[in-house]
Amino acid sequence: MNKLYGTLNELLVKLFNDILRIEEQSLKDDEFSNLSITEIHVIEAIGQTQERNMSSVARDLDITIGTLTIAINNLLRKGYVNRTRSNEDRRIVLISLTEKGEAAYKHHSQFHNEMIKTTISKLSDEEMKVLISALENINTYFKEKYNLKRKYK
Amino acid sequence: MNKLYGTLNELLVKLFNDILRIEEQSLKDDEFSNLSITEIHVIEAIGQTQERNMSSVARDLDITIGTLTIAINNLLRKGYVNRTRSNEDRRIVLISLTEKGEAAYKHHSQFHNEMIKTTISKLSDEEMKVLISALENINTYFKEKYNLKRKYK
DNA sequence: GATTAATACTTTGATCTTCAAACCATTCTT
DNA sequence: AAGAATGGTTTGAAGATCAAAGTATTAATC
Repeated sequence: MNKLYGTLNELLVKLFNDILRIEEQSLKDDEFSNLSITEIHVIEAIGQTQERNMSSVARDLDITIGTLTIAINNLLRKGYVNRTRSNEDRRIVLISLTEKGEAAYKHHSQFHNEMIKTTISKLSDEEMKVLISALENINTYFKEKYNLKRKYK
Repeated sequence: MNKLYGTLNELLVKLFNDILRIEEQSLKDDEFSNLSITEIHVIEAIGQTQERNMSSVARDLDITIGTLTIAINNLLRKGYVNRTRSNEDRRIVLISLTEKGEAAYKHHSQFHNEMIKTTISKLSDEEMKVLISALENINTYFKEKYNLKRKYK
């Protein structure tokens, strides 16, 4: 039990410390090398579905609207997003992904998918349930302890 | 299987996106509120054991020595680290934690420990082994795919 | 032993991300 | 119609980071 405990701690620490760096590196390889990890997260938050306004995306990312404005300025310049004003309410700014933006979105999903596939490829259904429940425990713990605003809807 | 797959993906994404923010928040509560998450990681990398030189710490953190110099300047000013030159080789700069630095180190470990404890409190030994093996899969995947320099010795 | 090369850091100048606060435009309230 | 509220943008400042230039010390070479 004690041994397992230490192993688990070490694994999680490694994972947490590597993940951002890895995500970034996974972008650098190819045609999206001009995207920072921040920008990819903005693209991820905008999502593929429909136009979204600045406030809701900023809330999801847990950044201020001002910060998002700057990020969107850059993504616009690089051709990854569209920005228009709503006709119903001229105050509202609507943003959405261009084709290029969607391609980047898909590329990033691919990264996640491969990671998951690797993780679970050797697990039985039963084992997967264990894994899920353990991860749910962590998430619940965080949520309760730090009262996090949840991202991803 | 497909359902589980999606759940797992979502859990991991949540986790990865929250963890840094949470670590930071866990510092803000108390006497270490003047430490940024970056600075805590530097403290973590220096470690409790013995004096370390700049290069090795920078390598562990995967940042340049120049960046580390700046971080150490600040930590010095705030009283968390000591900095001296080696007597054997005057080029080498040795850094170590002050008492205050050690206290911060311990506080951060505490955060990790609580997290782990929560995660595994409801798991049997058998289930823990599943969790560990799944996490090892992810780590191995990263290591192979992105050829990561490993931190934490 | 003097010169050159290598090593270990620090400094500098630039870029990126972020925030808070001030600002602008539009819509809502009264 | 005036004032308040809402949704964004801009501005100024701070922190993290890097690459490249600079400094000091040690090692290698001639």
